[in-house]
Amino acid sequence: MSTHPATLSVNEPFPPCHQEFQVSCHTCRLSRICLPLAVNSGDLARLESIIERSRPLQKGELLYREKTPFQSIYAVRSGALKGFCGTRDGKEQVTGFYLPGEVLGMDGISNGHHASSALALETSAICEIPFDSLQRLSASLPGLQRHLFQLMSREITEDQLLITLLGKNTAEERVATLLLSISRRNARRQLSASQFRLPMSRVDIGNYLGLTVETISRVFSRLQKNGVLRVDNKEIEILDPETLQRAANLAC
Amino acid sequence: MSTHPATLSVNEPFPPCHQEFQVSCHTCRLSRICLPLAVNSGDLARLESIIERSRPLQKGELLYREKTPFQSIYAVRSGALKGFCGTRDGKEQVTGFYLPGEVLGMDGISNGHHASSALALETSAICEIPFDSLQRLSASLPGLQRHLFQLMSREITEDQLLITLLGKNTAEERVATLLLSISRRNARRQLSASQFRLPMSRVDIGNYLGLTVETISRVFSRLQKNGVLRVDNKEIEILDPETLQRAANLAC
DNA sequence: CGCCGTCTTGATTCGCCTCAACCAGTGTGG
DNA sequence: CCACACTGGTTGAGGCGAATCAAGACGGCG
Repeated sequence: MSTHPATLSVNEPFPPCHQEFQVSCHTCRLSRICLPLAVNSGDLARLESIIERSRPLQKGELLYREKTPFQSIYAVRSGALKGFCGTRDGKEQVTGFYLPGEVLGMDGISNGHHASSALALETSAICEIPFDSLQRLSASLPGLQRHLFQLMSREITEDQLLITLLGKNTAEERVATLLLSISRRNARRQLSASQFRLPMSRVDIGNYLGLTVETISRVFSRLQKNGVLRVDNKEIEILDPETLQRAANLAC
Repeated sequence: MSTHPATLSVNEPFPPCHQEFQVSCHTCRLSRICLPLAVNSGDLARLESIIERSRPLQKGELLYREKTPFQSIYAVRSGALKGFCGTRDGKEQVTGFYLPGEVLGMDGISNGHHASSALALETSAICEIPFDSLQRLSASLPGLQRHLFQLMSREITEDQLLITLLGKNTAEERVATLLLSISRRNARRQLSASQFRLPMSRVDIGNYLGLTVETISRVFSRLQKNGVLRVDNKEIEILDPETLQRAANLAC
């Protein structure tokens, strides 16, 4: 089934509502990097009252689908997802990867339906935040409103970074940049910045970076041969961060 | 100096404050596609009271510069701007073009300083909207808050479109898509969708699309030879919209 | 006029894609 | 239990599209 250590045991096809799902924002390890950042403890209860936590998504399940009505934005509690949109000619473009503590779904706000789809790359626990309620709440909580603006603005700047990456950088620079991005996001969650497991396939990486699988594979091999990385399938160890940093040559 | 017909005569190096600058949102042709969209007439006065209109920007002047403190977002009243950010190796990446009725500067919200620079491609009139005031105001005007969210969300979806374009499409597809985008945005402003003047140089187009000047030039020539376009320097006429549409093959 | 920036066009080069083969791990059914 | 298919990853050979390099055309302007 899933190759990763399942901390949440969901073996039934249609699991009953386990109480494990009912985690609170107060106790959530990710509360500092997720939504509640700018909200004080009193207000947190109000925010929490509108958040819904359903059963975890299994690997391969869709969180939402492109062109369907937009209702909520989502915060990743555990696992990993990819965002992608279909192109006219049947292919797809991966627009982002979402790790624990990150928020997705905000591209659906503008016109009432999702502009992209989101799919679980591994078993993932998700907080659903109905946007109507969030909007109403944020009108009375200036800190929350500000945080939402910041969250969306960050998404914009990150997209611009990716645009630069795709427009200007070589295959090696793109791969290096992605690895460093994941490394940094892991560090933010108190995980190892030098050793981690990629949640996504080579295909997804290539798709995200505008490259083919073969190119991704070749770059990994080259970086390994040069002693920059140790690659064992999805298991990555960054041996020489400085060289990787230089290889990334990142912009913005 | 400027190669384009200057409709606003500002010949002095430091022009005094002309009353032409004091246009109101009520009389602005662009009010439907700019900010006030979701605001009723009574509230419009409150919004307008925080908007500042300074002297027009001359071609080549910066509206704001990357890494400087973020204060305001801006709406284009006339003219055109490009947004861009510098890459580590001294080059730059154009991240967008901004035409009348469009809003820019929102990438600075997330961390208090601009993530990109903005430069006038021709003489441009700009409305400056201090973000602090806007934020306070939007807390009491739900329609305005909603509109701001939508505006930022649209920026995200448009960035994702560009990402797809850069990741998956050929030179010809990219150029065609840009032309159609400008055409559509002109139509929104009641201008001709088939005949217009590009405000930006070939260099800027190439930079934006992740291509070189030479490639842009070649694509224009090819499209002209095939009878899809008539190109006369920056003057463009779309002769065969259907073929251009097919050439664009756009995604998302 | 001659200079300069922008644009165009041609010849060559190079990075990545395409196509193809192969391998390892995993699941499946006889 | 093994044969088999299948998925995901790696590696190699060759081709193509866009970059690079180089030269020239055009237009504005001192």
